[in-house]
Amino acid sequence: MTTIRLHNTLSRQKELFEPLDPSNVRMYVCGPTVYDRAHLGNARPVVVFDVLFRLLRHVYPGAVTYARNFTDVDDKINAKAAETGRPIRDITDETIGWYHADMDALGNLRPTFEPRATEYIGAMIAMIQTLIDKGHAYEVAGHVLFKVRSYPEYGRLSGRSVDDMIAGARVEVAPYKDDPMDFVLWKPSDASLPGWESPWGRGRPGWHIECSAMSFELLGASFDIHGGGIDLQFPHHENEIAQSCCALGADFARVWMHNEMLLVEGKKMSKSLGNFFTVRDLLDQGVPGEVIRYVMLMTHYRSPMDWTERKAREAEGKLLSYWRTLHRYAPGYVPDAKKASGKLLDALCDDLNTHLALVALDAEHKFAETSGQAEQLADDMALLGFMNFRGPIEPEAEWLWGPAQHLNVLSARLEAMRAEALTTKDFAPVDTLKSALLAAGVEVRMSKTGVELVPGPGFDPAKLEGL
RNA sequence: GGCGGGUUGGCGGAGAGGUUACGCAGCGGAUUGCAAAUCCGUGUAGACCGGUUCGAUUCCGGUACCCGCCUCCA
Repeated sequence: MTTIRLHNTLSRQKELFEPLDPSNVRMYVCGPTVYDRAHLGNARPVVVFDVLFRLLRHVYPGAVTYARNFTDVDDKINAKAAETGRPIRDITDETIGWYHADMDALGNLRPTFEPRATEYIGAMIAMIQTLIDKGHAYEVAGHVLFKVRSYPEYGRLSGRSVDDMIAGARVEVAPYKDDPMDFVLWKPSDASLPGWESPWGRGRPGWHIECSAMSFELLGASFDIHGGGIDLQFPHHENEIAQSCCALGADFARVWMHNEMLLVEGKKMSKSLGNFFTVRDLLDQGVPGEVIRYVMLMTHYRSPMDWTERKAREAEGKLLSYWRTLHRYAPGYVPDAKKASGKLLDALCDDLNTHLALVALDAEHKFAETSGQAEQLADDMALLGFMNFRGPIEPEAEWLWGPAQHLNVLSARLEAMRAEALTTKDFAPVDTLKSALLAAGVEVRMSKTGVELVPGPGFDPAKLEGL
């Protein structure tokens, strides 16, 4: 049995992963608030936990449940609705559609469950009522607040004490709070805002209770892994723990995993710095989803990841050389993630060391080039989620992007010209055509056995016109 | 101010108390009409100052710098 080791934020160390129930391994990851396109930083946890999902499915076949929510009730959504005059449901439906399209484009599997918060309001109200009944929450001025002092373990995940937090607090405290640390479980909605009837009047849930309620409904009071960005560690995850543990009296999540943040050219992505962009922006610029995925995996998930143009180019070069190898040496092969190499699995099982996983890919690539056997490379790429980007593996001669079909014609012509030049010793016409092809971003390879033309990075079909 | 993380060769980025990381770029070679692709070989590290140790880039302490969270911008 393969053993997985994962870094647990709770213990701050790598632990042997032992599922509560090996026949149903359960993972919850905090999903997006759906009011706008996902930016690149939003994609990092999706890719990270997609790799974990794939690894878990490999080790526990058919026994993994993965839930990732959509927060579709939120003041940012309300603000957008007020701004545009559009119904909230239109906005959230559209944004969810975008999210699916963008995350699919990065090769991510859909989770088992993708609950929408608005479909679990009843569960949230029930949980809040339980917290009140147990003395962990109180109602005041139409709000229900969680009483942080009633949960002595509060701060365990983020490693802070309640007193430290109060001392360092810079936020104005709402006057109705008993204690500055208390946070909202339920808040009142006026007629202009979305709201649901509750024992405390018409209102809407606080953000944190959503994940507690949905994870309980879908995965139970205790489950194996809870993931999300490290920015959620406090207060979101701390509050989830307080709510779930106090309401349910159970362990809640056993392993907490947090991915580090994303930088762009060394700086935090922000609108004010002008380096803010969405996944869709990159895709529209022609950066392939697989390249984005590869760049995400180049850095370990617990280190900050820097998105740079240079890395994207390096990733594209790598992937192109892998694809070329697959098409040359494994045409017709149907990749099977279940046959991933031990080296790849060892890397992933060691707290998702995706960088060493890519090193394993390199080793398989080199093996394929020297042995002519590329099946293992295909299988390894499949486990990492790279094999659904370009369809089946065709013989290399047929492996061309749609707009590049007539490279076949050019390739035949170049070969004929070269054959003639080899006898006449006049290479000028050959070089002219070759230069034009290179200028269009086509890789030109001539060997004694023939001529091959392959679209390279920066391939521009328009420049082939007239050749 | 409080809490946490980081600093590795031109660039990216790992592991390991002592033995080659690896990749990209560079350089040399094979190959090539010239190239490309591929293969082979190769140089360059461990922020700074101390400590532990036979031996530290790897453990401990301090300094500097960077970053994140504490503010429902992930």
